[in-house]
Amino acid sequence: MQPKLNLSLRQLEYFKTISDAGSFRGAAERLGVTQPTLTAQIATLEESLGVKLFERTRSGATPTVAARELMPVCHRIQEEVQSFVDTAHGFSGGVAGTYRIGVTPTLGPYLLPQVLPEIHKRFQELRLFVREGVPAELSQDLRSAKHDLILSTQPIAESGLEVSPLFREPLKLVLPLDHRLASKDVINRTDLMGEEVLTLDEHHLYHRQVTELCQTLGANTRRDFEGTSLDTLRQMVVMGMGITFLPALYVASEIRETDPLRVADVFGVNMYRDHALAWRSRSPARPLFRRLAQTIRELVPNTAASELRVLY
Amino acid sequence: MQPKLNLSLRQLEYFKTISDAGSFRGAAERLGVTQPTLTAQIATLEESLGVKLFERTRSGATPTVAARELMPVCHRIQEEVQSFVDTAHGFSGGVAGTYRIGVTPTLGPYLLPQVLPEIHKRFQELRLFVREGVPAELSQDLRSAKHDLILSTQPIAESGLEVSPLFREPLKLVLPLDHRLASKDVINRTDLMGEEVLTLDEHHLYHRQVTELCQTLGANTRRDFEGTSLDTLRQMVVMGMGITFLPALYVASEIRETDPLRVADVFGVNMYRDHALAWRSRSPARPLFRRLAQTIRELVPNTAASELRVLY
DNA sequence: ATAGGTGATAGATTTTTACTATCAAATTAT
DNA sequence: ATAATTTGATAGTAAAAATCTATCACCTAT
Repeated sequence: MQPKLNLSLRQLEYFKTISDAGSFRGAAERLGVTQPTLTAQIATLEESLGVKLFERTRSGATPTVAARELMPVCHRIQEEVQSFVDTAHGFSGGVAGTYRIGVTPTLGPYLLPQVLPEIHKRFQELRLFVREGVPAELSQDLRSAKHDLILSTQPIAESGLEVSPLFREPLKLVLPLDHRLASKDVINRTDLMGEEVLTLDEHHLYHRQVTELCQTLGANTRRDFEGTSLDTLRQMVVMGMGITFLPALYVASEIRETDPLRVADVFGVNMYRDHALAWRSRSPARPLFRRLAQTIRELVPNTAASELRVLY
Repeated sequence: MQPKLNLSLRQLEYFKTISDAGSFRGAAERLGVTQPTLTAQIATLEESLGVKLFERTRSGATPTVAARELMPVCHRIQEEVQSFVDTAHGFSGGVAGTYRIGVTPTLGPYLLPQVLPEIHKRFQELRLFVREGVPAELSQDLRSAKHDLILSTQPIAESGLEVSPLFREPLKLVLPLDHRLASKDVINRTDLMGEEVLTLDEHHLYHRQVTELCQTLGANTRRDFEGTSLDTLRQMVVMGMGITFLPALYVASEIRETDPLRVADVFGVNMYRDHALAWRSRSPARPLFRRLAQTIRELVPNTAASELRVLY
């Protein structure tokens, strides 16, 4: 089954040059081919199109009316092909293009605004199209090529992916000011036993992380009230519905000193989560993504949340 | 010396179909070629462009960022090529197109308005770009392909041209009303001996035709005053500067009954000129031009100048 | 373990493009 | 008038490119 595109770009180049030169022999010399090549190729093109393109005389070749009207189209084809080649060459540094990055809602909005300006400065041809999703979704969408890379929270199943650790982010205890522990200078893990802890709804990985932490601490997660975002959690704490844990980047970004909240560390227990950048292990943009991960690791110590620890 | 257009339209078709199908094998089936053909051709294209176009996985092939950005350009190329082919096919009836017709100033403006409406009705795809020039110029420009055909006055040198006779146009004697011959019922050739006849300037063929006629009649051509157009000649006759001969088509078209002029035939002498359509004998549009000439011959008896005689 | 599905690889075959040599025709120069 | 020159066309050969056949490598599902 042959295609209907029954002409070649080479033939179009011959067509144009003969028209410019006014003779087959003149064009042959310009193109560095022999004159019978042009005779044969133009004859083939004329046969394919069903029209004569040149009037042949002893003194050369004159374009027909048809040829004259086709010439602007020929030029446009050549321009588009050149554009195709030029666009492709713009990608040869491996940076240019719009990459689709999936981010978690508990991390992306609080990290990216702090690192994107510097990333843009270092990778000027790089464009990022940011989309949010919970970690399980992000991994799946990365595997099915809906995302080119993801910024997500560990653990990330590594099969078929390359996972580049970025940094460790502590979780902060957040209490209303009228809570019995709010005025305590130092809060120990034992102080949290029996406390009602608010968390996000079940499909968030954050829910599982807080739930496991509570089991370690002997605290209870409230199941009757669950937040839909970190902001919602914060509002619920302000309203006295319980306490919660919030990520350090969120705290640094969204909680003011004037908020009626106490933000504290808990001694005797390690509370944190680790973040990573991940992409498909066969992605041709792998080198770029590795450099991007390294850049983020370099920039993390300069963020508002000063306790972040870079992972190697 | 090889060209810089180092890709083929076939490769672009493969590129697009693999992207659409999501796999090399699926695309191969659609295109009716084998999968290794696609592997080889895409590899060649990727090498030529210097970028990876597809990420190959076990479950198929995914376009890279580069490929995604190149796809609209690819579509545009294909559209332009299709436009090239479609435009060419529009010429296969041999009629379509803009043809450059050269006409003499003493004939073209007075004949074409009368025949063009019917010509357009019969050849709807035909466009005529009309340019004026004196016969010697017209023939030269036809030979050098500046015109595609000419409407001119015989004699036309036939070498390298095909000349199709159209019709014979009488010349009319034109006198001011106060001329001694104006009230004469019948004007004989002998009546014109010694008369001062106005004509066009020398580079017009018309000048030579009138000059030869005057020699036959024993009349004199005025050399001190020469018109630049037939309209100028008419004005000069009205002003009493002499008499002149004007073509029948001009008379029918431009002279009113209210003009202070006598228009007459001269007995005893044949005064006329013959017109023809001419084109290069190797022009691919020859069949069209022959039909056009025949059409004009059919239309001529219906013009305002009723004494025109069709030539075969 | 086998079966099924993907793209890659190697060698053979087919098709297309281009070259070499020459011819035919027309024009120009002598 | 003849000879020389210049043009595109033609025929056969050579080289390059496209495509096919057969198989392999790898992974997932049964």
